[in-house]
Amino acid sequence: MPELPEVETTRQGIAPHCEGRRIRRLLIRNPALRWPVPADLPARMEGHTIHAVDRRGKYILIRLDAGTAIVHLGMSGSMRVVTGPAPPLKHDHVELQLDNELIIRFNDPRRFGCWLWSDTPDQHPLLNALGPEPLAAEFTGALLYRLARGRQVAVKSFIMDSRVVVGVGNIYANEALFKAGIHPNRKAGRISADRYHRLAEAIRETLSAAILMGGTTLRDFVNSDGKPGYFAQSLLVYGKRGQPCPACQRPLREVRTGQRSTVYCGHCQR
DNA sequence: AGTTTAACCTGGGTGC
DNA sequence: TGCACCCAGGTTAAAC
Repeated sequence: MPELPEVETTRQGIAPHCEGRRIRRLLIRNPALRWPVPADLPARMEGHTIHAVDRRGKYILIRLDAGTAIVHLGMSGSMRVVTGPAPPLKHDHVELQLDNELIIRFNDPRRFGCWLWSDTPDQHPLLNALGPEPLAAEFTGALLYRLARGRQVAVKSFIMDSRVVVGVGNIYANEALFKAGIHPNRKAGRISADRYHRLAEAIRETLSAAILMGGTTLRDFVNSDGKPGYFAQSLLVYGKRGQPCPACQRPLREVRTGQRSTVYCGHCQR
C-alpha cells in the first residue's frame, strides 16, 4: 500500500484528533508485526499527552511528552478513526484509545508495519540514515546528480533508495520517470545534471498531486475515514502495460527492475 | 563497497 | 469448489 502520499494522507487524517489528547489506553491485540511491538509500549504511552503527529519519510511519529512512537504502515497498513463502539475488524492489531472517546485503530493484514518506541527518534537506526524529504527545499536535481556519481544501479532503484530520497515507492517511481522521460533501467551514474533536475521536479509534482487527491488506492488503501484515495485515476503508466502511452500512443512495456514491476514507454523514455 | 537476493506475512486473482 | 501458484504499494539483512 502506502507510499509517501498515503502516509501523509493518514497523518493528516489522524493528527487533528490526536494532538493535545491524553492516551487512555494502548491496546495491542497482536504484537507480531515486522518487529515485535515492545511489551512496555502501553506503559510508556498510557497517561501521556500527544504533542504532535509528524511524518518522516514513510514513518509516522506520534510524539508524546515522554518520547515518540515510531509507526510504519508497511505494505498493507492503515489507520482508522473510530468514533463509537464498534467491534474490531480482522487485522486490527493495535489501537490507541484517547481521552475523548475516539479510537485510532491500526489495521495491517500482512503485518509488515511496525510500532516502536524511541526517546530520540532522529537517532533511531530506522531513521538516522534517511535522505531528504522530496518536498523539502534540500531535495534538488543537483543532489541527485551528486549522489549518482559512479553508481551503476538502475535509476529507478536509485530513487527508491531511502538513503537518497525518502518516500518514493514503486508506483510513484514509475510515474516520475515517465514524466521526466528517463528510462527506468538507465544507470544512475549515466544521467546528466539537467535530466536529474527534471526528475526531481517530476518527483515533487507527482507526490504533491497524489497528496492533494488523498493518495492512490489500488486494492485496499483507505484513509483515516475508511475512504479510498483517488490518485489512481491520474496514474499515467503504473499498471498500464500494453495500453497506449499517454504521449505517443505506442503500447507501454513492462519489465522487472529488482523484483519490482516497471512500466514505461520505450519511445518517450531514454 | 556496491548490488542483488531472500525474507518477513496475508489475501486476491488466475489457471488447472 | 478446491488447490497450487503468482503477485502485491516496503524495508532490512544476508549473500554475492
